[in-house]
Amino acid sequence: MIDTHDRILETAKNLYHEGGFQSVTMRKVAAELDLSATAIYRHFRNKEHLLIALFEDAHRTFTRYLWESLGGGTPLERFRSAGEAYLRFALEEPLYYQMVFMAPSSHLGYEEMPETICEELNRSFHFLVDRVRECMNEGLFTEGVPERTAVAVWAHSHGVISLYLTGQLNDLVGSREEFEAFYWEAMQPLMQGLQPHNGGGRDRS
Amino acid sequence: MIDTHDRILETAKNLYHEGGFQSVTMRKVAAELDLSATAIYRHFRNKEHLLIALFEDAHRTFTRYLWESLGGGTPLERFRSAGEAYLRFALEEPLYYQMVFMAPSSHLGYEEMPETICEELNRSFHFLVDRVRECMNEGLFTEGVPERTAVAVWAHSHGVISLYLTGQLNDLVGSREEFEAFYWEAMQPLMQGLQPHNGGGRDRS
DNA sequence: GTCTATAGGTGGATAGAC
DNA sequence: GTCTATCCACCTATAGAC
Repeated sequence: MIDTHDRILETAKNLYHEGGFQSVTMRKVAAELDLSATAIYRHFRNKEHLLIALFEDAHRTFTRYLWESLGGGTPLERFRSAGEAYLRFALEEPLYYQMVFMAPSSHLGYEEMPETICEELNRSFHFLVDRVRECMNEGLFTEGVPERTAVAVWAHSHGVISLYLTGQLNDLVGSREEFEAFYWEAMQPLMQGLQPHNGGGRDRS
Repeated sequence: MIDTHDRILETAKNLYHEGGFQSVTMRKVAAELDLSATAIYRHFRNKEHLLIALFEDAHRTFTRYLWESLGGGTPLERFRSAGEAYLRFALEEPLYYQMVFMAPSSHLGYEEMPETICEELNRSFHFLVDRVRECMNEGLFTEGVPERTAVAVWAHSHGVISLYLTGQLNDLVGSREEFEAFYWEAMQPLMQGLQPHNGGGRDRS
């Protein structure tokens, strides 16, 4: 049995899907759980605190996916593993993905999210930068500024995923399996372009 | 002097920025224009019609940007020109870009947007597919399914732009000029990967 | 084309009983 | 920890005067 605190967060997450943060109302959360509207206030001081808790859970969950991907033996394996974790997070927690990476900061409604979240995102980004730097150091990627290459890779993954999550690839990919295949297919030209092209090197990962 | 109809749309666009479609209220639009709340109803039947009109204007505007980009002499010039138009639309009409490409369909609030909008998006997509196909036919891009390559390119552009518009690249790029430079820099590895690599061909566009 | 008056709905939050 | 009762703010939309 899950405790009410977590069930409230779960319900709020699903309501977020309907229309963003503004669709999460205390009354709807309560109704969904067969509680009175005011019962929620025993678990969260107010709506802002509820949304912040939800946002924090989203980021914590993402961090967990990313860190659990560590373990590959070679830099290229670790790089690919990070991409897999990113994709898995997006597909298994699409609502959290939308909160973390697709919500315009102005849509949060409230001022600023806690500093801890910014730090967590920074650590995640530097995790990716480290994966890129490793590959550069081993000569697997063309030399360059790791941060900028990392953003390019991140943007590419994010672009494919966010078009899918907003339903704009529905004509192209029907099932989740089809989409996973397309994700890696779309990644190929970029990976080719990142590798040094010393006369036709075509070592696929 | 702009007529009230257009000023209402303009105001609604700016309110959208604050918190999505739900932040656009008839009262706030009216207040912004120093009108009574009910005056809006002389120009739009109700809120849904206002939002649809706004959405349609967003798509029309995008189409205009895209079509005005036609004119380059070579397939590669036309391809690059399309990418420039896409970027220009995103930077000059960021709120419209968010509506067209970043809003989860479920956040629209209302059932379905008019069929005309879907058709317009389809035409825009096939415009890009044609640019890709041209380049493939001339041997500038590796042979493949033009639709899938087009999506890969689209996703890449969209990824860079949407991360920027959500404020996630603020540490990397400060000014609009810096971002434009980064947009093309991030595009380079992908372009490299799209070109046939017959022993070190490095013809940049 | 714009106004005021108004009806009816939804949502955030508190107080106090159980 | 959950309830009911309650208040207040804000929203959509209509009716009818000017």
